[in-house]
Amino acid sequence: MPEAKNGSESGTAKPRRRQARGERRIAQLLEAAANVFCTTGYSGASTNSIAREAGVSPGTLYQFFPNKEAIAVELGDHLLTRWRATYGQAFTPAHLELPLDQLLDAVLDPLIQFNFENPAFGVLMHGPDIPGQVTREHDALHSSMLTRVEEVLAGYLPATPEPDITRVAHTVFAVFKAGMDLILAAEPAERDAYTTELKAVLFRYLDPLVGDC
Amino acid sequence: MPEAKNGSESGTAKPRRRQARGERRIAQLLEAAANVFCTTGYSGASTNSIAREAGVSPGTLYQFFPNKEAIAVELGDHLLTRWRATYGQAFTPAHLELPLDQLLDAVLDPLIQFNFENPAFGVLMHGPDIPGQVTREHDALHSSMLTRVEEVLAGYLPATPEPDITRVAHTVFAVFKAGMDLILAAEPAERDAYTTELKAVLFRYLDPLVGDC
Amino acid sequence: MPEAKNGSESGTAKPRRRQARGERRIAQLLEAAANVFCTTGYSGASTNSIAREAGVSPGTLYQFFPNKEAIAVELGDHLLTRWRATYGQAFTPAHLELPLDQLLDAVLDPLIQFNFENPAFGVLMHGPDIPGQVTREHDALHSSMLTRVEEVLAGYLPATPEPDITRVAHTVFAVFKAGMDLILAAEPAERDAYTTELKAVLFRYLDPLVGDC
Amino acid sequence: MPEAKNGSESGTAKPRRRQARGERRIAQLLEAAANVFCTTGYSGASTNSIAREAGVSPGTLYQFFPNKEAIAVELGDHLLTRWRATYGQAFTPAHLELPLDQLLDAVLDPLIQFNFENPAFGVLMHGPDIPGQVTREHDALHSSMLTRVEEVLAGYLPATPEPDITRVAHTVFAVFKAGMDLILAAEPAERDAYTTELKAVLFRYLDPLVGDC
DNA sequence: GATGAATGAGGATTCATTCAT
DNA sequence: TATGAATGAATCCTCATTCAT
Repeated sequence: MPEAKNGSESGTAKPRRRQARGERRIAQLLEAAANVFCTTGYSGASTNSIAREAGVSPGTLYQFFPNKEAIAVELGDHLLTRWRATYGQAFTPAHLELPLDQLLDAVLDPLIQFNFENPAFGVLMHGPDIPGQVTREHDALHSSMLTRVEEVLAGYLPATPEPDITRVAHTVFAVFKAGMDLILAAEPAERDAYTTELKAVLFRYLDPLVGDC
Repeated sequence: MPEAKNGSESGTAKPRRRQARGERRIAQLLEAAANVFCTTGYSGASTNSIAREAGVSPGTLYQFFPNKEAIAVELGDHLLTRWRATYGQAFTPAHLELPLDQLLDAVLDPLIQFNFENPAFGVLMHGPDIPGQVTREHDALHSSMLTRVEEVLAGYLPATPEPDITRVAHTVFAVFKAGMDLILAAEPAERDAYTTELKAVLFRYLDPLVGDC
Repeated sequence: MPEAKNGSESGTAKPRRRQARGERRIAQLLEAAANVFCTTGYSGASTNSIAREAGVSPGTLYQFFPNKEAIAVELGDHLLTRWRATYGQAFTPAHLELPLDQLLDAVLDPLIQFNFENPAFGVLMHGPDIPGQVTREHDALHSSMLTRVEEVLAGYLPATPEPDITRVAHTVFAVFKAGMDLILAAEPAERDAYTTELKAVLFRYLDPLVGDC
Repeated sequence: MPEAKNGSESGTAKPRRRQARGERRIAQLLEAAANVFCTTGYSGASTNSIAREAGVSPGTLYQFFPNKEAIAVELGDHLLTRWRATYGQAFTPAHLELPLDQLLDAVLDPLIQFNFENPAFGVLMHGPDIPGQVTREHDALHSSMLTRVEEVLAGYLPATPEPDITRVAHTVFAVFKAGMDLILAAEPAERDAYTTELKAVLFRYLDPLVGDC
């Protein structure tokens, strides 16, 4: 009985009975997808090219993902999980006690770092090509991150009413993505300067709101 | 630039006429392209669909544009020209005397207005899907606007050294595009609020730089 | 203006402006489809194979037909039209005065003949593989023919109430299709015998109903 | 035939057990196949979907059947066996003494009943999609049934010469399949009426042949 | 025996582009 | 010039079948 076998080798509650090989393939495919997404963008990425990049046949890809969108969704989940595992817990309630500039350092530095290590994160975090049309593959990452921003802001700006928090969060996140793109696109020598610039934008935007308390 | 090319090879009336028809066709095609780009995005737009939207055959489209990219480039030119014709001259050296908040109003209000009237502007103004890979179709608009931002900033912040101006211009423009997307995506009731937010971000970012003078 | 051009070269009221070449291609493709359907059945027929049989590229096929089903539907229409044009008018109200055996000869002989000349007719006339699931491609032909059978029967059996006519028509048509298959599948030497047999089945089935008058 | 092969190579208890498990698997797979064939038709059925329906892996399916066709063949055998076991022996030489209408009732009622209980029977009994091309998977059932019809007819119409018997048998069987489809496709309220109709067709067709004696 | 992974050719369909009329 | 026809490689995805564990 496969369940028993699976139950003995893993503590996760997932009902899928997958062999170790399969898990490896999935990781391999997601990595390939990340590469291809970064190289050609989501819409430019073909399932065949992802399979080729992973060194498997198209059929194999479809054994693990029902379609192209699912790959992006899963990759998004994966990156989000990795993000939380890697830098996520670095942010603690204690940070809310920090002055704004230090808070921004504490939040942004790991995030920028993570974006450098996982460029696909940026690709998936971006909204859809066509504004207004929410594609599921990007939305998960996007809204997860956005929610996080809202939570932090709500903690940091307790005096601000909810609707404003939402708007500020959207704005902050949009600015972050824009700045992040700039940093990624900048020549290495300029990166730190753009990082500083991004922090400046956000600091000056948020500082007056903090002062309201 | 087709105008220059054509202008140099014919000054007589008959070719002029033919050109007139051609210009109409081109305008028709560009309008169709603008619609399709807005609806489906650049990569989602097929040349056939643009031709269909314009009510002409694919062959006709290719009589005026060598390929899909050229349509985007030309549309970018077109929008830029229209932008300059419509609101461009509204900005005069006199504006540089205004306080920052009024300068931002003077610059941003028409630009936001124009983006609402020409949603394709936003589509083309955005950088390419794939960061780092500069596609010609978007670049023209992008770099034109960017240069303009640099000029204004250079005029407004005379004390700031050139490399910093460039960086600030990139930042300002990136933030503008991000904010513009937010405004366009927002529900009508929220648009003004997001507009205010965008102005706040830019004002607070730039204000200290002005104060340096 | 293409409409004028078209209007001068054809009297049909079809709004499609199609070049003569296109019409030829369509005929060619339909003929190819007929061949392939006969050879491999509807579900076994691939659009690529139809295009190949027609000697054109897959893209060409899709210029004229939006999908595989449309080919079958159009072929059905085509065959139905040809059937009516060829033998259809052979049946006149006068036939209703004939004794049953002669009526059957008058109706069946041309139909059998036509099925021999157009084997795809039989393929499309058959119901779908999966009983209960009506596929549009077969249904047009099927229901057209069925309606025709009903009309003839209603004229010939005026005493029979409507619901019975419907049931008898279904039965007659089903028997005809079954018998037709037998005739087509039979070795040449046996064909006439099976034709006789089919007529016998139908004659003996219907004769008592006629006698009721 | 797997039973023979297995039976000859092992008579001990342990292999017997293994075989018993195999038989269960086979039954399970055949039942799944029957379901899938009824739902999607033979050509629409994928081996993977059959395996899924049976709750086993594709590999397991191929441990018992060399290919898709073999599943249909085996299912045909199975159904034939079940048919004989269930209703088959209900027909005895004594029936040949009955008048035709009673004979038809005696033969058709169980057969129709069985088709209702085993819709896959009808799917497999039908000839191939492509007339003229005999596919092995359907042929077994088809020819078995046909032979049975021939035997009964030969017994019932002793005066009729062999070749005629064959032809009549083909005709009777074809008409039966057509009528059966009608019955299965009919709305429940109409089923009995179509059953009556089918019997009428066959009775009137055969009655004169009986009278010849 | 059972599983799930792997295959790769083939399916329908699209699309940027070129060609003949 | 304008049209619609033509292309063929590429797209996403499926499937019968085989393989490794």
